Amino acid sequence: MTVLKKPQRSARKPKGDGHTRRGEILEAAQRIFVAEGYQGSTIRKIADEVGVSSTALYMHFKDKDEILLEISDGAINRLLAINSEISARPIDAVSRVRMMLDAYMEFALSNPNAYQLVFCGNTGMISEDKVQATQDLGEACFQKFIAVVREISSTGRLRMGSVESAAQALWTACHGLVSLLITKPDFDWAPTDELRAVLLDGLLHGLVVD
Amino acid sequence: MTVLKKPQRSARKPKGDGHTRRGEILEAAQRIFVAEGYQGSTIRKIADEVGVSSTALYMHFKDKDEILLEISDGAINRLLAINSEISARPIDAVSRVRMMLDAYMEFALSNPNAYQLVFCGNTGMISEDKVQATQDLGEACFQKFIAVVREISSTGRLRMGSVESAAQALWTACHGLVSLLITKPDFDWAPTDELRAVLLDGLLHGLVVD
DNA sequence: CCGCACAGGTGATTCCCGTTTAGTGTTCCG
DNA sequence: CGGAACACTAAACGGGAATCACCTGTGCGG
Repeated sequence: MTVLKKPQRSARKPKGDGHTRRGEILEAAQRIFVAEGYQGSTIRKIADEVGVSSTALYMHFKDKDEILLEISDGAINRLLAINSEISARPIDAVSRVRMMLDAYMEFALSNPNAYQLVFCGNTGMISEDKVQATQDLGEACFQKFIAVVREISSTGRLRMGSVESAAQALWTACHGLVSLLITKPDFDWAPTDELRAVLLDGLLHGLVVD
Repeated sequence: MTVLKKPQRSARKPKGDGHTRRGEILEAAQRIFVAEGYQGSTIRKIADEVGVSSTALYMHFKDKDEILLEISDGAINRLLAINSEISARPIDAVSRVRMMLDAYMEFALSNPNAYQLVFCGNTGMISEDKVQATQDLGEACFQKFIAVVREISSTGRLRMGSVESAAQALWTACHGLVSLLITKPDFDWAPTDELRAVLLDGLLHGLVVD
């Protein structure tokens, strides 16, 4: 049986031999995106970095946003994996909630640009609908999280509010801290570790009976 | 065809029709800014709204950002006034903290675009240094707030952390809630009132002994 | 009444940006 | 060999912010 194969090869420019062009673009875009954020990642800059014309990017991606979103997808997927891992640990549900929120903040501070793209969107970056796929990933993370909060609630340890409102309060509070740490690095912040601890311990102490 | 006659006649609007040109521009810009946000408020659109060429805006403002920031200044000043008023009420310090945070969230939800410009900045909108003046106003609001937190602390009712970290935790948590409510209106949120209550009561219960 | 400085305004222009169009050369298959 | 498919390109388009070189009424000193 003669299999119809799709060669798909022949690099016009032998710049990247090991990687495929699409991969090269993603790599270059990631470098620029991490270093310069959304606005700094122009099509032309990415193309230059790859050593290719700007038009070439449209061979592999629908538009600029698709590139940055694919990068962010990768980042969020890592967060999802962490959440899944923590979720399955054989320890107290409250500890798992704390660890997931802590990992969330750690993730945000380590991937500020991807984090902003997904969680601080609508600031004129990307038209709501395009982010949907990536946002769904973020929502999957939240689902992992709320499941653990539900565990706490089912043992009657939730001091107030519904499972949803408690989980959302915890999540949004952490988001508030990291998003401001990211966007206002020059503010006169208390030590980050103390801040994270005060916020997390304070909220958990207030919401959960121990 | 028709001879290109130049109606170079001063299509200039009457000068003293109540508003000065600068004020007219701010008014038009505010309408567009509230309706369409930062990206939607283009120089050309604002100029069209006023009925003037885009160049004319540069007679009265250094650049686009100066216009939007002046609008935001007005908004933040209203918040500052509210904070000052609450700060002076002859009631329990904890109640005042709660009221200030509640007013903060109310303000954010009522002025989402100005709020984002000032508190979600750095997302590629405005170069950090230009926002400084407006941010200082925001910081003045925070000073009003932290003073009340300090009152609580001085009566020994702060359960954990320094005054700074407690105040910052409270503030950032509220910011997280409103900023996500603003930027992700389609998320499956718990009722807003319940969310605000759970977050505020939970955090205060955790941080303050009563 | 004249000349003139000038605030306030203009259309054209510059330089980016994302994206589109109309190709060009190379490879592969029938 | 012919042509389709591919990977890519240069040029251009439209729309952004900002700047430029010019106007043009207005009012004032003489």
